[in-house]
Amino acid sequence: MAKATSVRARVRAEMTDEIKETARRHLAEQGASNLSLRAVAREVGMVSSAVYRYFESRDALLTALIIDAYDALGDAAETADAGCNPSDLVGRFESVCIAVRLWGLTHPHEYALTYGSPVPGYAAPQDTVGPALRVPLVLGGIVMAGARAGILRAEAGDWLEPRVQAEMDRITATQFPGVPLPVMARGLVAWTELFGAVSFEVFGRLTNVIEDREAWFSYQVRTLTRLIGLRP
Amino acid sequence: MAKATSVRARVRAEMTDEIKETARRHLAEQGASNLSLRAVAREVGMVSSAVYRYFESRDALLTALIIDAYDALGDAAETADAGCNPSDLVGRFESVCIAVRLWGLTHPHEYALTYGSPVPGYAAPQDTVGPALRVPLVLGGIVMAGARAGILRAEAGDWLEPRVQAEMDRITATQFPGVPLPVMARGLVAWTELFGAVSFEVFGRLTNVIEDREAWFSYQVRTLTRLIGLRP
DNA sequence: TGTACATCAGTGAACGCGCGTTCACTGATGTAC
DNA sequence: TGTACATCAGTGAACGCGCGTTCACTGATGTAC
Repeated sequence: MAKATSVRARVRAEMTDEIKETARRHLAEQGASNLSLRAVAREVGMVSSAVYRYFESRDALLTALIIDAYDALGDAAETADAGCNPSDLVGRFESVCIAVRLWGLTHPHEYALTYGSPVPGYAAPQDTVGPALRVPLVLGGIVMAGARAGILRAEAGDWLEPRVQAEMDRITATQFPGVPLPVMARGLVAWTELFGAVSFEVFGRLTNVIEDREAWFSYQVRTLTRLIGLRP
Repeated sequence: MAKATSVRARVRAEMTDEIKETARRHLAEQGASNLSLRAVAREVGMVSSAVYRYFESRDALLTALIIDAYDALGDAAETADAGCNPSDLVGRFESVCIAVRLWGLTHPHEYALTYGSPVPGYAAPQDTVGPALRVPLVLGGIVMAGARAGILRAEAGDWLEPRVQAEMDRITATQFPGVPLPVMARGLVAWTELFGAVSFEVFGRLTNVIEDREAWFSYQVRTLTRLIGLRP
């Protein structure tokens, strides 16, 4: 019976979630490369071998956590973007930046999983590619809207080296059609700075440097909106 | 006899170096949190307990590696800076950026130790603070020189929120006297972008995004020199 | 509706492994007189 | 210069621990007729 099957399926999904949630908590204490399947099993209240009914191996569990992290961050960014007036480009850009930072600060270990140093001996499978693209796509969407509205355009002093121009050409053609190449380049620099800033803060690089992190972050975001050309 | 003592001391120093070098190699394969004292000892050809004659604990060895990494990166930056005509500020800034990137690419795991996600369960002791400051001091030195030469100054549209202004005031007062506050702020953004860019490249974030990394990096550096105000 | 069978979650023991750290020790190298 | 003593590097065994993964198994839940 379909209903009966789905009961079992639902229990299974719940159990899978519980394992992942416990693993996420362990991540915070042990770090990714020390994530222990046995310890997770112990806390969930199973014998270690039972976890293999849900995840093929320790690496499979880690992969699931990484994908979830990308998706959670992607959700945060998309939600922030969607909550704005679509034509308020500065507001959208700022909201997304703030959402990324907030998510990073509240989920530092999951953030490390996605934007930190790679887990040694672990090769990210293809499944992570899509989720990893969500934040860049949100940011790129804003830039694309700006280009369409005629706000973001190439400017007088703009010049791109041919090799860089070729790169931007490829990127805009496949992902962000209609964005002028110099605008695309500036957008990518902003993307780099944004994650540089969040990483600095989440990973503790600002200790003894900046005290008022929030004010400093919003200064940076303002600088980025200017750099891109969203603000005079 | 002084000479005799120094023979023992020299052997000791060599042995210490050999342990560190082996540990560095292991870092590349296992990552920091899986660095194994026993494995290092095995490869050096000692029994594991012998390592304790050289390092008090596994964490002490890790700390030594972190300090060495900061110092190596600091050396690279300082050497690059010193090789330039002191009045060629753009040249100095570019050289330092290139040196940082090159060191990161050739020492990815040591770079991760310093600018990657923190090693879980490991608290960096005070000894790392000084070495960690070397690169920022080099970059700040260039900005300071630009300010002294009157090239880098506050501009018409510059405005800093009071809280950010207070932060910049504290930083310039203690480390970079004479640098106008908006210039300091732009310098810190450039610092953030620089390490964001190097981290993206070293940690594999540019896979499927940018192919010609070198050209892209030099575009970014050019953008940063403009952002700071070193270039029209 | 009842029954025989298949699927599936979870058990518990085991394999074979590696880890950091402590400790009493040996034997070589350096030091003081 | 020679000798007694102190320092030091390195040994080897042990403690107590944790790990990922496999495997034959039990018993409950779902499926097909």
